[in-house]
Amino acid sequence: MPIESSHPMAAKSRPKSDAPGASDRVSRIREGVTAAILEHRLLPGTKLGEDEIGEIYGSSRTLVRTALQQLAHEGIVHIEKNRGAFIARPTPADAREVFEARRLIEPTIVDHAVDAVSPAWINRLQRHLAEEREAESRGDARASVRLSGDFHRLVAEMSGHSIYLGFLKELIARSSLIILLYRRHDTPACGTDHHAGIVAAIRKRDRAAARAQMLSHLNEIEAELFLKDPAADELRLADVLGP
Amino acid sequence: MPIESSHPMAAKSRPKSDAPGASDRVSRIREGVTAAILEHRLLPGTKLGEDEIGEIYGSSRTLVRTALQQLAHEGIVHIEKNRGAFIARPTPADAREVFEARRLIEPTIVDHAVDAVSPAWINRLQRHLAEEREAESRGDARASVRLSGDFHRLVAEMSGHSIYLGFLKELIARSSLIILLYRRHDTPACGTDHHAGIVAAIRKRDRAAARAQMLSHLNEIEAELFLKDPAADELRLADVLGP
DNA sequence: ACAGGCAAAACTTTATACAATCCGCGCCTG
DNA sequence: CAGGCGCGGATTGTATAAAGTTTTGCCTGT
Repeated sequence: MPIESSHPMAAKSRPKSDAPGASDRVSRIREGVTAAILEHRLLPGTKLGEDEIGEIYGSSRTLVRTALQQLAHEGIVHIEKNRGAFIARPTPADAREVFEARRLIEPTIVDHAVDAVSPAWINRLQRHLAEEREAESRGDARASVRLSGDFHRLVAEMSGHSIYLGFLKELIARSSLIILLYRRHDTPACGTDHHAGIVAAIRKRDRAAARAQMLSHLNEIEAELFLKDPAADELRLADVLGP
Repeated sequence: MPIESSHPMAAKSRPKSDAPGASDRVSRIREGVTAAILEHRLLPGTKLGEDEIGEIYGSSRTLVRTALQQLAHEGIVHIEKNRGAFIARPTPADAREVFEARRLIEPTIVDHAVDAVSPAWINRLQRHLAEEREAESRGDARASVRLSGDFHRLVAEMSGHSIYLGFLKELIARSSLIILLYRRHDTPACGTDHHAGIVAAIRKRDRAAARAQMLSHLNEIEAELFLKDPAADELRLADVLGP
């Protein structure tokens, strides 16, 4: 949706209207909720009452509803008819699909990123790596998780491919939920080092290396997951509370 | 009347996100407009007034608005603040991105389709081919265009990969607009034969052939396009009306 | 005491009313 | 006569109210 392709017909005094960072109120709500999900502050299954959110952001339910519907379209919020909106709860099957899609798209994205390499972009990427390391050393888990996703988004922006960027934003948000649900507890902090390696490959304009490192990075993230049986979701309550 | 036929396999425990066949009224509006776009009955740039559509479907502006926002998220409708909703007008750059994305995703989709091959699916695909041929021989251009897109959607459904399906639905709708805008006038009817070849390869479980045929099919479609320079859009008026 | 059903409350869904914004047209001015 | 200014009509953005549905708590009957 966030295609900001300039429409030739009315190219007048309006630079861009619905950019992702548009300061209208529905965007503020959407980005607020998205950030909370990306930082693992909202757990899957959490009810998102319209009144509740409207109170927080000082807006009427109309705007909240619009934002929730957009998030539902992105797959990170689940709307049940006459029941309300909830943070989505991806199944293991969903998780496999998401990571397969990422393995398909992201190597292509880094390919384009290599084409677009420039001192300014390298600078931007390295500043981001520094931010990641800083959050890591500070022990700020929330910032770490968010920045880790932001890295991938940044590479997608660098590629200049707005469709891939839109797709990837969706996949990243869902990945965040998946990791929260299915991550093994014993795993170490996930690969800032990988990110640095990818940046190095991009800077050297080494397509093959960049693709390979991105791919192995994604594989490693997925390997840290424990995707239990889909049916377990329904049974879990009986399983946990049973004898 | 839109397709909405029964999916051979999954119809049981999948009340997932936004079911395309949901019979609520906003879906009816969304699918009505989408169908009109896919059949080239609505031209890019057409204004979609809220009252106007509400009148047609007998619904209040609230529901129309919801539908339009969903379509905007899919990239086939463009909403300008305080101005209204219009059918999107993809730029040549957008067109290139769309087809690049399709070249990336669709070969993978046919790969999955080969895995899911079954008599029921082969039957479904061949019935579709028959429908396409029938529309073609009947000279029904609108049905031809719609069915051509439906073929790709059908293969994506067959793959069982819901994320790819969602992405592809977006790409197909945008492709329809792109073809409408940039197709060369001298081109013949686009490849029912290609579709038949793809189905044959799927039936034979020949992954390599299926991928290759899908790829060349997409290349051929894009080759039939004339993607003029973005800047030319502004100049064209002076060019056409000049000496 | 427990099961079943009834009723009220809370919530979402839909519709309508109000406010803000923009475009076009006419008028006025230089 | 050209160009700018302002008002009116129309359309969208936002809020609020009415309607429908699901949940839940209570109450009664056995």
